[in-house]
Amino acid sequence: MRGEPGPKRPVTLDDVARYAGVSQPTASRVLNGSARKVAESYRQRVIEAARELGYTPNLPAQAMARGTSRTIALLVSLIADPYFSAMAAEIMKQAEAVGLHTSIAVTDRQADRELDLVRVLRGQQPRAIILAGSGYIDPPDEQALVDELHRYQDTGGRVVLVSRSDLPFETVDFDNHAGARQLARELARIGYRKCLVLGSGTPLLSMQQRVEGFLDGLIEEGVTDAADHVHHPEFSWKGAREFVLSLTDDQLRELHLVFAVTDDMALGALAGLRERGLRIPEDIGVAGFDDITTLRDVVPTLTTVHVDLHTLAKEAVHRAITPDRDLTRRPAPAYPVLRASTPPH
Amino acid sequence: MRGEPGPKRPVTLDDVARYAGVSQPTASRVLNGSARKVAESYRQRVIEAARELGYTPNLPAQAMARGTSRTIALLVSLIADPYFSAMAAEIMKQAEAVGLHTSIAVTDRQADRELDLVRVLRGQQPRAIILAGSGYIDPPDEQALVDELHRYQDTGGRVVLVSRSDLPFETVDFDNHAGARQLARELARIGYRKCLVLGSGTPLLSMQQRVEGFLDGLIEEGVTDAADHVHHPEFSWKGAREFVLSLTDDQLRELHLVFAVTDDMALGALAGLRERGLRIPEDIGVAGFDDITTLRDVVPTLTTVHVDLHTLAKEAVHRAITPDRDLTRRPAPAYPVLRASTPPH
DNA sequence: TTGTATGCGTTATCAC
DNA sequence: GTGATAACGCATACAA
Repeated sequence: MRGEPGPKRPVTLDDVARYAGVSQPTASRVLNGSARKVAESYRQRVIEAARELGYTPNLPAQAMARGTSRTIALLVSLIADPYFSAMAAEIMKQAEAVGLHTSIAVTDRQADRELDLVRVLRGQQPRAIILAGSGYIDPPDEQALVDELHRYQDTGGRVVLVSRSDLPFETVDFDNHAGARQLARELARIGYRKCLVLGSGTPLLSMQQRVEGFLDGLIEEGVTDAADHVHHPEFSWKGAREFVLSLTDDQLRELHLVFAVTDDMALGALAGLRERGLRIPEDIGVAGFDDITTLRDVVPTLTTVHVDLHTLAKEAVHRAITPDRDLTRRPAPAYPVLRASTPPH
Repeated sequence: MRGEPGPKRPVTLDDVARYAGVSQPTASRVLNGSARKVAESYRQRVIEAARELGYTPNLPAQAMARGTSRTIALLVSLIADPYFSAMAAEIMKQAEAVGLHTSIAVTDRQADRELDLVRVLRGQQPRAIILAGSGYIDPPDEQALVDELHRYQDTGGRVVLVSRSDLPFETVDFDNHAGARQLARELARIGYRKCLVLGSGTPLLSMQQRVEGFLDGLIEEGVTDAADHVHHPEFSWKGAREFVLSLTDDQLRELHLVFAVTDDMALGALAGLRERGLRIPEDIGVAGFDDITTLRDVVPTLTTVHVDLHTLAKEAVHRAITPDRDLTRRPAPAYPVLRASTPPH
């Protein structure tokens, strides 16, 4: 039989010290990395004792004693979304690389939840709070959120925004403009000139940059009426599909391509176009942005802009742990990847 | 200008109490849900003070004082995977519903990382540890992991396995056998009889159940040589694709269908089949398991077994917070969804 | 009902 | 180098 019925007390540093026959501070010094040195004989005894007893440091206690934890808090709008889950994975990996644990919370795009969560996360005493992705269902009480984050920052915490810049804090993002611009140029060069551009219904700077980058790219290639075909349906697969379905046959017929500011929307558009009887890519090309991995099985493979998540995550974590604010913006690379959905036109 | 240069001290309960002119325990009783009652006048003053000062409870301190936190720890093998991110999202949502915050860690399928992470998570003093998904790259030191989890359990923590049962702890899972069996029957009835079954190269009970369920279903429909076509390639998109590519033309030609134990593998197989020049579904049908949402854009839409994540997550969280072990297994529903990849044969 | 005193597990500041 | 001792912020048993 294992163990008594009632829950036992967890093994504490005190238990280890007693077992090893040293003082508790000494045990602390050997087990939880202090700068101070400890005699080798003691060191061995303590380590052995900890192993035998199955000691694990009580993190809340450490956090309280140290006044800071080895945790970073990550707030994402969605997690069951290939883009955000990839982002979260990469941020966690980078955090892990510098010895930080990650605590994730999900806002579900609800601004009030976001505020609540920031409050809770602040209570965790994390080293930093990273907010990734925005776009709300309900109108945000921005001032309250900013206040909350300022309080956190005032007590030594760091705030980093990823792929959003709607709040007055440090932000890291992809080079949305350049990526979209380059995509537009490459597409224009292979014959796509009449392009429908689908932006985001909710105003998001990153998405606006993608729209503008794409238009600039077209203009550089001599497309004069580029801006005539920009629309902002609801920011989702569904929104893009429905918008496409709302177009007339004549409008659809004259288009060479649909560019949407995310792969998700591009696929919504693609679904809508098919429902309208158009063949992709024979009748019309489709392009997106993000290069979501799980779309490798979509046929035709989707032309898109690949974003360097790794670099972005690294930069985000770097800023999260670097005390001095380095305000130089170094956007993470984003570059076009032409695939089967946009053969030469 | 906002704030002085140096980091300020966070607002504590003591600050609030002093500001409101009451004792610290009284403030505690008002703000952090005690059973005790507090005079309405005091209550108002405390709440107001907390609001004005921007007080947030220091969670580590609460955890230490209470001896337990309001956190549950979730350990998943991957997060940038549509299946696991959907699972994680659902578990977080259910945890949230009962007032628990979730801390996620990712093992990356490395057994040694899993052991380390369990140790760290244990240090967080979570209410429960949920382990979801298995399948290791390296051979696990199972005993060490079990010991670690037992220690945690002995101190009052709860351990719940989700969709895995390789360890001696409570487990919740889908009804893999029934789902696959039902799928096989429905497919057999519409003419699919020569079926290639792709199981998992790494031995996972859930996957084995899917294989067996599928075979049982075929047998019930009178397919006699069902078991002749079971193979276990590497447990991934890549593994499935490569296995299909390794078949001879003759072998491929006589097949009616490929069933893989996950959608991911099914799509790998589908990619491989196409590379071999087969049309889906005209030449051969394909079916998977999991019904991953992000595959809605795959053409043809994939026949699969839908799994009820919501129910599973609810059950997992329920077990994570319910002290008495209820050992009755109630697998979460899983039922076939026939789509375009398997028209009547 | 309210306040006082104590303890949670750890780190940090000091003497030794 | 090592060991007492005082924090850290909060909850609780107990006294008032």
